[in-house]
Amino acid sequence: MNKKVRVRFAPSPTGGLHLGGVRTVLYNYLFAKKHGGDFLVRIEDTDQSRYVAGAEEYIFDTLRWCGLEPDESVQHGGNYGPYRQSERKAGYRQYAEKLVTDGHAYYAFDTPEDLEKMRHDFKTEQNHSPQYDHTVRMKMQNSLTLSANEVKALLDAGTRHVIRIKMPVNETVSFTDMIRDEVSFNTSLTDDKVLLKADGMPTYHLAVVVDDHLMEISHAFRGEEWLPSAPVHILLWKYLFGLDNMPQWAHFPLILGPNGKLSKRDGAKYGFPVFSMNWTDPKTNELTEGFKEKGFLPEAFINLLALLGWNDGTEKEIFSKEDLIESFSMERVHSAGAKFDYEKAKWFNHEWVKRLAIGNLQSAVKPLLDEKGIVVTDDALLANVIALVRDRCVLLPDFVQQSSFFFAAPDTLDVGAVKPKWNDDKKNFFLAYIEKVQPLTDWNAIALETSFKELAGEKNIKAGDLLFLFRMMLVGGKFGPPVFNITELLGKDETAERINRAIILFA
RNA sequence: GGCCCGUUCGUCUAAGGGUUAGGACACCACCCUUUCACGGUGGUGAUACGAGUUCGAAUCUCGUACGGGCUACCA
Repeated sequence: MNKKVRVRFAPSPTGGLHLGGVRTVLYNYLFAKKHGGDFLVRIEDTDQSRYVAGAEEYIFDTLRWCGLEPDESVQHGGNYGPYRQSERKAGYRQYAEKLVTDGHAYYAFDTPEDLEKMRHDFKTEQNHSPQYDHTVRMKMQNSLTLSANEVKALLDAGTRHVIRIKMPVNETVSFTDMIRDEVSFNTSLTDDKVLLKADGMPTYHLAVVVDDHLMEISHAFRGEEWLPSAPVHILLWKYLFGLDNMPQWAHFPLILGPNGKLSKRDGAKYGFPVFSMNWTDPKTNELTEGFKEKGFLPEAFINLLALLGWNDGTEKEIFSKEDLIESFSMERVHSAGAKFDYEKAKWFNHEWVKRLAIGNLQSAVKPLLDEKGIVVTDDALLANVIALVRDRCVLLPDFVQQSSFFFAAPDTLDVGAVKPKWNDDKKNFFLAYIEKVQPLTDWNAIALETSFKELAGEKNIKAGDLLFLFRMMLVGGKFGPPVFNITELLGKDETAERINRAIILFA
């Protein structure tokens, strides 16, 4: 009998979601959906001192933008709540106490100063940072070294204390990671991690295990940075709920920047976003630009993230969310870290710009035009324009440059560039062209081009020069789609108007 | 320092004992195109190093080097 697949994403609300974080959500989500399971989001806010206002909402905004809505969370409800660890505080202590009773953990009364002194006293050249482990615990103030009466007296007096796990000496803890296969550790080398803090809050170590059990998590996936503390979690599962009930683990590789671990600084330094959406740290007021605001489509964003450390074994690279759900498998996630490549990220966006339904593009582009004060009254025209220019747009803001002249005549013409090529013959050509195309009943690019070339032949003027001038009249610059396609969309009246206006300016 | 994880073109990766080591991004060239792109064709370019196992190793083993992570009453 198979346990129902339930996976969780457990962010701490301490800042914006960077690439690695979003990829972790993505893989969790894909795995859950692939196996018809539940995807839940649990907020790990047991360290209130690090809690940043707005960060929790930011996380959910990102999930919404990416289309990775959880089945259960603070915002979505569910039967396993509360989904904020700070609201579950009352429950954790009993598990820690049980560990003490069973001899797997102990009370420790050491003050921060005691700990500092310990680190100083035991520091050697061989050991830069001594840990609170089996070699030092019998020299500290705890329920292992103090008599039962002393401990009781301290507890009764309300002395501040923590509960630490008592790591066994020289045992091997191993587990099967879905990505790395068997990973093993010697228990002597991990320290006696704090499980319950002096303020009564659990640390991450206790909280993940207890919550994963209570929320019936079947698969626990997280970043590689958690690998070193995995033995603590395995042991906790063994002591508390049994190894048979433990979820399956997978540790994702890190996403790297140009020099090592990807950081906010890399983004600023190399000019690419590292956060999903704009994030303004309320403490420092520092703004970090997001992929969304930079002009990435969510479809492209999850696509590029999914392929940063995973592939389906074929040469396919463009995956919709549905494709990803179908093809995803944890076994094919890489074990090595992947360096983020912004050029490739833009390529993914371009691919999605080229293939997304016009309607979706339209709703993404319209607000950008609005922002620039470009009023679109004709949605059908916008749709045609988008279809015409999408191939030359990589990021969404490119659409503004490529399409604004369809909706408003260019306010500046590069008169300087035109002057040397301008003369009365050319002027007469364009006036004649207006006349020539006036009677056209089928106003389309091909007919317009044919007429244009016929007339140029009659007047004996090189088409090349004329084309350049025509583009300047309509667009105001040396860019945009083929000039007769522009003319077609602009329409008869607007075309004549722009030609006449330009003739005056060029004179 | 200790522990853990990792190492195929510049980058993302395929190839789970036998391939001219394949694809994509980027780059270069040509074609298409009287703008800029798209597109098409082709090209440069990689198994970190050293041993071992094997008829045969990118692939298995060991060592070395390099990279990364962890080493808090943070997650």
